Amino acid sequence: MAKNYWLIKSEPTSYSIDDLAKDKKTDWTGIRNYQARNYMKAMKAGDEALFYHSSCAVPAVTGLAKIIALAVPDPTQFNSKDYHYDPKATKTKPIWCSVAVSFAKKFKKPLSLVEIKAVPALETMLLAQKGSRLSIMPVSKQHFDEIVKRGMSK
DNA sequence: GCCAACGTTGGC
DNA sequence: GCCAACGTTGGC
Repeated sequence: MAKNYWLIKSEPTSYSIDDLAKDKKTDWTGIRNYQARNYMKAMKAGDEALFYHSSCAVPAVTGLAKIIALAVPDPTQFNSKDYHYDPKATKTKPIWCSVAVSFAKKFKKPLSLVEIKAVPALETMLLAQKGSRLSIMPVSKQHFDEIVKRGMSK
């Protein structure tokens, strides 16, 4: 199967690209949106993802991550103390899942949403659409390559 | 802090 | 199954 490309959003105040660079890898937990979950289930080890900072001064793609493990039940759904606790989820019937991702690259220059929207080749990206709120979304190889090229050049 | 664009919930 | 009310996301 061919490699797939994704975009994963995170608020830098809770988990930034620098946190991932320091940790080397992390479990992507706390996703509570069915569409995002379904995309996560479609992820395969080896897939690559754009790491996007949202809800901050300059929303931007700031680096790259790699999917290193398939979706497993998200442990935070069972923990009543956790912010992401879901009382409807049970161990035998989990609702939410998480994947493990590893740090790949930090961009030399973050590519901001404003810049992305200004590039004709990128304007069809889901991210650039009005009202696009998905925290995990698929990205075409063409768009992925274009963003990496821009992010890794000065 | 505002608000558009969704998604979710629950009454009927 | 409809839809109004409410909650959340996230850019600005």
